[in-house]
Amino acid sequence: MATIRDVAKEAGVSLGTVSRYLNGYTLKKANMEKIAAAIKKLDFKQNYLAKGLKTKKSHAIGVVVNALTDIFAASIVTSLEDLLEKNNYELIIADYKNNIKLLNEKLKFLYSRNVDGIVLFHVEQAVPILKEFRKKKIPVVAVDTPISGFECDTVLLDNYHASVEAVKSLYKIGHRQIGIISGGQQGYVGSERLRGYVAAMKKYGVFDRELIAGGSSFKDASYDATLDLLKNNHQITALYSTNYYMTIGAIQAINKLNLRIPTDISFIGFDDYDISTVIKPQLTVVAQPVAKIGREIGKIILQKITNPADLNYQTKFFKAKIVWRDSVINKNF
Amino acid sequence: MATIRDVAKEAGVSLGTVSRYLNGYTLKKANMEKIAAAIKKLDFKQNYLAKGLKTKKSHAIGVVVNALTDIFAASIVTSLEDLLEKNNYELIIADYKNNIKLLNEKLKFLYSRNVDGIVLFHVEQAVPILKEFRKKKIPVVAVDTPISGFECDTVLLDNYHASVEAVKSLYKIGHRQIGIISGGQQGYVGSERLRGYVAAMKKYGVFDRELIAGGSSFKDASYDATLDLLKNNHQITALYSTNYYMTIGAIQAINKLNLRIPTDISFIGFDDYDISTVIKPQLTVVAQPVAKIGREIGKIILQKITNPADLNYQTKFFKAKIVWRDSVINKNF
DNA sequence: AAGTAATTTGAAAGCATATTCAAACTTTAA
DNA sequence: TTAAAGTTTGAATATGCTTTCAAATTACTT
Repeated sequence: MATIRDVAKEAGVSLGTVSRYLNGYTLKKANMEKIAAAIKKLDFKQNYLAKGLKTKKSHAIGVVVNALTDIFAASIVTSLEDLLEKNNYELIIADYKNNIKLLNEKLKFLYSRNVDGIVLFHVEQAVPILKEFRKKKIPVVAVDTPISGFECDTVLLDNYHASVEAVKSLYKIGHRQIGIISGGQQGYVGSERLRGYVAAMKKYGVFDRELIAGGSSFKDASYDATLDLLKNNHQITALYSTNYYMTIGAIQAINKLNLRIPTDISFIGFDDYDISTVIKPQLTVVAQPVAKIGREIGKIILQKITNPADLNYQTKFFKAKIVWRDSVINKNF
Repeated sequence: MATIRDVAKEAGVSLGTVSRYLNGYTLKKANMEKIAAAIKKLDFKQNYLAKGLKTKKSHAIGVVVNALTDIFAASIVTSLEDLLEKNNYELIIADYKNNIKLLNEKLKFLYSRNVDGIVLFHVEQAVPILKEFRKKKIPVVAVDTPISGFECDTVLLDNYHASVEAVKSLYKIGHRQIGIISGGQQGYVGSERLRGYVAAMKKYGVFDRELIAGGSSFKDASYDATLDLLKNNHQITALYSTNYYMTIGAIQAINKLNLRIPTDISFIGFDDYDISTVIKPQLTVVAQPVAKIGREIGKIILQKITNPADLNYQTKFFKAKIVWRDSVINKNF
């Protein structure tokens, strides 16, 4: 393997000049060309281990997800990886399996591996190790959920208005008894989506506490909640379920009850992945701009890495969009 | 940050002794204890950058997937990550987006980052950079598909027998006209699954070329193929689709044709993820033991890293299992 | 053409670790 | 008690890169 020493010799310049070339300092055109040629000829690759040892930077970004199999996280990381790798950052994946204790361990691991930045999916509460990252000025970006007890850049969906839009759309086409399968109050995402729903329902004067079900954002809880809700509220004409996995549970319950969508009940789901087009009828859903979100995360973290003194933490919101398919009926006709 | 120098001083031993301690050499019990205490007291963490510079090992494993959002890859990587991290290896993710050209680039990137091993999902053909990995004795494990033109450890599903079992089960309960939505002959997985189907159908004397459809393993192709097949072969009583995304397409087509499962047609899918329990009726599928597969990959790569001289490449097969639900009808009753 | 500004040089130090070696020290076995 | 075997020591060298510095060279201005 060629080193910068070899490159310097080949190009006929000094070692320091090559280093400055590699790190983007200005130098004479002639020298730049000679160095570029030498690098090509020798097939020189920077040794990131050596560089990192010196600079204390690893050129690696830790990405910590609640679950690798979570399609939401996976689809965001897909576009994030793209951008980061183009900027010569590698992406180290850690999966904390929705377990807060494991989260701290995984972060410690990443800390010991000198990551230059952290992307944290879906974390409600600060964990101790985050302070160490802050001390070392390693940027942290929170995704999907703001971290309570830790200030950092944050990328969120505008969950409140996503729900408002969903309710508004249903109301406009004649629905009044709109049920919600909610993730509950304890989580940020769940409570925001619920808040938007409540606000919109109240605004239209159709709010009724009995129409709210759920309490956890997983499939099984959603199944139970949907079963309960629909058994006891035969007047419900439309159901709004508030994330992908809850949609799965809700649909299972609707199937169990032998209700037909949209004849017996209209349905609007959240997140647009596999199931929305495979069940019959295809599902109308509230969709998140995951590719955009991934790119934004990348931009932020890159910007903060190059400018670690910037203590100005921002929260960026993205708008959801409704994708219309066949699970919602227009009651005005 | 404490260095091994600090640890040595604190423990009252020489620097070399600490290094030997950290690398698992034998030393006096008394010294081990003193060093352990010092490490704890100073909260010492090895610097992997420095260690890597010296040893030319990064303690990182590159994982190259066709798509991060591919639930099959994601669920395997979930258990792989667990095992590797416990052994102090980090996992660098690269997503080649089903693009062979990009694959070579991503591998080059990982090569330049000194990964100690590579896990390659779903690659049919060798790419040039693999030779460099071989030269440096960096182990490569192929998953899901053997790499033609490159010898390495390989972890596969026994696709042939998975199909044989599927057909056998259907035959036993009275099905004779069993259609298949196949990924086609060009890919390994697809052709193996097809081969098993053909062998079994012939064995039972019910083979008919007309019952075979498909040619690519993606959703849309499967949709088209299923539509064609079912339009022209009304006698088909059961359909076997041969991966998760093809199952999605096939179900969409069945819905489009307004056929009911299992009354009009029985259905057996492949891979057991979200959709199998969300559509009505729930799907009977051929399921892969993904957690086991992930662990096996980890074991192999760890073993090969510790013993790079071992040129004995093995192929390990896993058995699929049928998960019975409600999409298949017993015609004997 | 002279003066100023910009770039390059060569050498050296440093980053945290691993490994080597002969010499010194301990432990074990006879 | 002694010899043999096993550990540890301290110092040195190496890994590939960045950064520093005064001195030297080269490039622009007027």
